[in-house]
Amino acid sequence: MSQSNSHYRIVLADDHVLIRHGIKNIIAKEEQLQIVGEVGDGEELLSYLKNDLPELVILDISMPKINGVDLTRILKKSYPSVKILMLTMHKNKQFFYQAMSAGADGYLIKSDSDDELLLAINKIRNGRTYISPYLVDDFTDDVLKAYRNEEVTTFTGLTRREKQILSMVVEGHTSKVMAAKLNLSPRTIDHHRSNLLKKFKMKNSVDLVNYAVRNGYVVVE
Amino acid sequence: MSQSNSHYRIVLADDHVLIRHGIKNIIAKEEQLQIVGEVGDGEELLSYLKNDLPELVILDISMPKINGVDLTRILKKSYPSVKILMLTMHKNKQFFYQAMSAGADGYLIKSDSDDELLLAINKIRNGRTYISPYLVDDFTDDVLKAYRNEEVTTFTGLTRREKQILSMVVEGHTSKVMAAKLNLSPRTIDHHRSNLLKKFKMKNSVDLVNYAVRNGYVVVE
DNA sequence: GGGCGACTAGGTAAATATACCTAGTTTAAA
DNA sequence: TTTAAACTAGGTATATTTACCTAGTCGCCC
Repeated sequence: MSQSNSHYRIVLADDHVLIRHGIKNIIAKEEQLQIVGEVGDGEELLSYLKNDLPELVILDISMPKINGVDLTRILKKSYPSVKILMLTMHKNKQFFYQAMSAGADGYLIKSDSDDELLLAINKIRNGRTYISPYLVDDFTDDVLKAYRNEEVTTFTGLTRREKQILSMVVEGHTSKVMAAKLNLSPRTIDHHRSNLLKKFKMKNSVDLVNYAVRNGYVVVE
Repeated sequence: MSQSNSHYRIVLADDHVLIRHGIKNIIAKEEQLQIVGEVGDGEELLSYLKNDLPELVILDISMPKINGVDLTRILKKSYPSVKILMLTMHKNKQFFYQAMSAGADGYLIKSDSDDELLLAINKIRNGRTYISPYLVDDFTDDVLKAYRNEEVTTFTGLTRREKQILSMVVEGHTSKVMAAKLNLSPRTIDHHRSNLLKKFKMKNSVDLVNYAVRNGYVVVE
């Protein structure tokens, strides 16, 4: 057991004050846990950490300025000792895999209960990894499939150019406009768009955009 | 002053347990306020109200099964005495106008503070209307413009068919597929799509979908 | 230095979407 | 009952997207 008797120091990062305070109240009921800081976006979090290192950061995945996944990557590089519990509204796998491969120590969905939140914190405190019950089944299924060498539907297999063009498609640009912006032939853009459709097994741009946004390939706002 | 000395009875409707409990904790600190019920979706709310009528319902605008705006409309028809405080993450005007014209008594954004939540509840309790500080400026601007007979950008001017087709466009259907589903000519579908693009001043379907989703014309999930 | 994947871009076709038209029918409101 | 708006659907033309091709260049890794 790696728990000490002192307070477990936590920083809360979420852009919605009301939600932040709500969660704070839930955690405040536990004596051993202490919210030592609250921030509303990634930049605030980074500047907070320059002065004080907590043991855990609870991170909303969709925040302004820097999104939770990128933030996790930065944090794990600069402050490897700080644990990260990702908090999100999304029940889809892609966000989950992105967060975990960025280095998150836990993944909790806002539809989970208070008890689940405290369970998550305690599991991480004990050096383990927490996965929301909403996703744990999907996760084990995927792992088993991987063992059996079956194809796992979760992949990020997009090249740099494809990601770039995907985000421009999401913004509603035509191939012509994209070609002009990137100084490429419209045919090249078409080729990449075609590959995107093929990779995601989608039939048109609207579906592609929906899929990309819902599954976290592109972060909007 | 219409406040009585008894408790002000509130029901909380939000599909995220964690957020619900967080808000419950904030409200619990106020002696005169009492959370008498908690529900996770519109159907649960409707069945709750069959047995017990609170004075206020705090309603998340994006909920499964029935969205907050439609729910407001239903509630205001069946239980006109019940006040409604709409709670949302969205800072854009369109959701706001939709909620208010559906009959909401208040509109609070999750980025607002705890104090703001209590202010909202008290204002509604006193028979007044509450608008989040994030939107109150936009709102007064629009009202002033309307007084000056200037064009207000906010309009819902979509016909029933247009709304229907818009939501199918959002789902990524082609005109042909929509025509088959609705037993109409593809040309008719094209005509409606054209009108949608014109009304929203958009140039293609992806932009249309983005605009419609972001501004609340279509509720996804 | 051979191989591989990514990036580039062209050919050719077909499918879809968009832009303006006109015009008949239905529906609801004045 | 007249009027207006919504719904329907056709004509015609253009723009854009998507589906398969081939193929050259570049950089990286073994």
